[in-house]
Amino acid sequence: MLEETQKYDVFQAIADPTRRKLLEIIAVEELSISTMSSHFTMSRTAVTKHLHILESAGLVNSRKSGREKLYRLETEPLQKLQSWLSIYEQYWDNKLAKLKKVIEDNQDVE
Amino acid sequence: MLEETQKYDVFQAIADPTRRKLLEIIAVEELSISTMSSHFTMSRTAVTKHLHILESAGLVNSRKSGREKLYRLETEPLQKLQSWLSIYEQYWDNKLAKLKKVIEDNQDVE
DNA sequence: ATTATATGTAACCAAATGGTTGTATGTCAA
DNA sequence: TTGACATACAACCATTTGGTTACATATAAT
Repeated sequence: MLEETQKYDVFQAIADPTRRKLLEIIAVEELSISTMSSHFTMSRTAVTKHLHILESAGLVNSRKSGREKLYRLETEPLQKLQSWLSIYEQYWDNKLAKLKKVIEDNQDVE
Repeated sequence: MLEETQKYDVFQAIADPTRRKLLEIIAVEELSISTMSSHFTMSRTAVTKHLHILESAGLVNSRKSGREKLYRLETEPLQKLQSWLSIYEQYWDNKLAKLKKVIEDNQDVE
């Protein structure tokens, strides 16, 4: 089987405000393209393109239901983003951040 | 005084891999443009443009030192990114994330 | 069967992005 | 003061991005 070429990464995907809003509204519940489009002034086609980019970055999944295509949030890339960010936590002097780090370093402890 | 128009936000700024690498090398120590350029194959001018974008997003600060311009990391926008991300933590079932959330909700407790 | 709804996709476009080269200016060292 | 180094900036360019309209197809409802 050929690997799906992941054209977009999470960093590019969240760079656009429309796509961030899409993630926001999709996080709450599975939504169809039309329903999502109603939240924007731009065309449905434009929203579809944004969804394809989010999908390429692994941030959303979709399934067909009748004539609708329902999208839902996929959090794995966001978790990766979080771990990228966590490297920089040491650069702001924040007791909370350090405490988190301690927790992370011991996350095998149930 | 006129407000500096912040043309770029942190999301756009970190979307580019070159700019992420710049943040990475600058995080460790204050560096000049030439020194940073030596880490890339692209021209110094290109690196300068990336630095301007990072600066516009508030991710770096600079100061002149003789003929050099030294840049250093500014973490505030990354902290904002973290708080944006934290909203999504509830969507991955992760005991650690929930623990962190508890800590955050009680961060006034010294 | 016909119509309305939901989506897919191609073709097109303007503006933004990420790079280049060339030239000018400021500073340090010999 | 002359040359080398560090940066600034303008002009230019190809590609990508984010949008559009138009048309085709699939499913649901009457």
